[in-house]
Amino acid sequence: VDKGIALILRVALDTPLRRAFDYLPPAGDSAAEPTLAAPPLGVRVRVPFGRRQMIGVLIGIAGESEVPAAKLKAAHEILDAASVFDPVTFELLLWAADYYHHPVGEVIAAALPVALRMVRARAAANRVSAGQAAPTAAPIECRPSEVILTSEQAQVVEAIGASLGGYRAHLLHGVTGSGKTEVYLRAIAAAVARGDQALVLVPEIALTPQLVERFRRRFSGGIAVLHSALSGTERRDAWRAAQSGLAVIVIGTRSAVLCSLPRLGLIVVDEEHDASYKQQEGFRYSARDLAVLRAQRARVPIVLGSATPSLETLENAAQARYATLKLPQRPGTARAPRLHLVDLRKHASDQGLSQPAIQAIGRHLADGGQVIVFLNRRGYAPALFCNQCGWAASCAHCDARMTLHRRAGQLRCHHCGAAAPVPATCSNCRHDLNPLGQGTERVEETLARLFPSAPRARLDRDTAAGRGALEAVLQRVHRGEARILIGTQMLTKGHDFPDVSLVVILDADQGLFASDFRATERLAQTITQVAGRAGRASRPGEVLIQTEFPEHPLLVRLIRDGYEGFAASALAERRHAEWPPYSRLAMLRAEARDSLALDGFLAGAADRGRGVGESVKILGPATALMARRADHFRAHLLIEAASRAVLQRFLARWIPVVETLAGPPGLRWSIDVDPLEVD
DNA sequence: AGCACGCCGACT
DNA sequence: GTCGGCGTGCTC
Repeated sequence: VDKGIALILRVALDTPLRRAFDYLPPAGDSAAEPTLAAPPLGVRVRVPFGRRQMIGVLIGIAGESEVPAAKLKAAHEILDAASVFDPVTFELLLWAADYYHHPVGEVIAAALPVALRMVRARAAANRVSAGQAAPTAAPIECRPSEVILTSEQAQVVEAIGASLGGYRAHLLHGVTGSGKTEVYLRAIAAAVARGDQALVLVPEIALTPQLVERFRRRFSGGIAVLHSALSGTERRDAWRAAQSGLAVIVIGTRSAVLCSLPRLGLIVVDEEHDASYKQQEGFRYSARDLAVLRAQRARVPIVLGSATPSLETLENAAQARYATLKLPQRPGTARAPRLHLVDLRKHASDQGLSQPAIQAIGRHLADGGQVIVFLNRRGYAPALFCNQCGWAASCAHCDARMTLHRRAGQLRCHHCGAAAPVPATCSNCRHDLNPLGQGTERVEETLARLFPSAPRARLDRDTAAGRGALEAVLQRVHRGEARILIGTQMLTKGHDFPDVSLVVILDADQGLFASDFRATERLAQTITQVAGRAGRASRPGEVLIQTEFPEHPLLVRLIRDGYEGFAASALAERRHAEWPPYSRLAMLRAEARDSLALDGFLAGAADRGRGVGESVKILGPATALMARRADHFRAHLLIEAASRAVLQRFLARWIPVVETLAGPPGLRWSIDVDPLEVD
């Protein structure tokens, strides 16, 4: 035995430091078998870290360390006999840390429940058994479906089923109400019948209890649900069920893509266009993109489902990287709704409701239909103005107006959460104050005045706050107790309201002229998704879209040719302007209390970036759309590259330099690879 | 991020 | 005379 060969454990720890930490093996181990004691990668390790102890994950074994020998400490204990991650997941995590340029310890921490990383946890409860390759003793039964598939659905199920056992990405482009969920259920049943596990990603579990219910009704057991509202032990148990293979179907929000699944056989990403798949802070990964990579590495098929696919996904499908499966029609007698634009310049309106909209609401109510009124702005009014001197109530901490919440008797800032009492008069000139513009609360008031006999329900973050509140509102609508449903984008997330025959979109114009290059894509998706709530059963649907710009090319194309037509135009524009998916972006965002020093830091970072010698465009420093938020000034640099490879080469050289730059006290910066919002 | 150490104001 | 404010500095 060569005493000169040391065994160094490289351990990923949950700290924002962009490196792993080297340790000597636990004292007992190395003394007995100095070189043969190498534990497998992926096991948890309890180590001393500063004055405390932490549980990290072994990500490498080295023969030597760059850290001075005097600084090296011995690990306390190896906690597992085998990796807690299946090999594909483990490699995926290391890849993601690299690709998103995020500290590997935080990436792994995002994938491992806190309960399994607690130093003081009870050993028995903390034990993780190795992932099993064999299926469980009690097989999961799939109950027969009452739904008769359309021939289109049957073809789609067939195509997905035929791809089991190897990598294949399918775009399932199905209009709202076309029965995508039934397709998922059948495809998953086929995977489960092979003894495989299936992973189902959904944007927001709290908003889709109906989907989980449907899975539980269809399968006799073996379903684990992973989402942010779980308690520590619930999360640990669900994670362990997935990791041990006990759970056969795992339904979860974005972090579920990081979950260990030893027999993964199929991935479904529902509403793949949804922005909530991208984590917007810390480890800024895209669960949708990681899911595709995971499917590739695990050699399993993936289904990306949406009525309004992202332009990135449509381009992948156009390039034949993804197979396109279409469900262009609703089953049965249900028809796609008719969309109409209402020119707000031509028609008088009452608190944001145009005369044609008011008439249509009256007509549909009289016919026994339900009505959805959509406005993506909660509260009573987005501004409180003095009509004498023009003063407006603004947030003391942000560059933003306060929103009036009349029922709560408060002014609230929707950006930092600050609240203030409603002033009785203008603080400047003592004249009266007027609420300007409409939020859902005010629209509800107006509808109560116009249609006093029609019961209403309002669905937004204010009315859906608290346990069961959302369900209560939805129940009132389903039972037909509420005839008019007023709501924000919460309405767009997959709820099925069979009796809704009319949808009114009050303000289509937010987003038509926004600076963010994705704004029109989001608007088209929102309009199409909300419109899809109308006429889902036997009632023909009607959709009214109020706008001051009825000749805007986006709206015209969307109304005339549907979402696909819009997407074709939008992709042509993206290609011309060299935006994604025809280029790749990264953003360096920073915030600090001192705006001058903030710009200095970013200018320095940009300068050093130009010295890196990659052919990327460095745009900025630019001030964020809202320059000050929660007392911090915000600005950013935008990096634009022709390809992923160029962008990655640049970032790999540039980020370490940025780390060495001194910033003002309290400076916080982060790197966002493939950002969704670039305001 | 934690959690230390380290120097200057209002209390028993 | 102490308790404690949050400004730098380190974690293998």
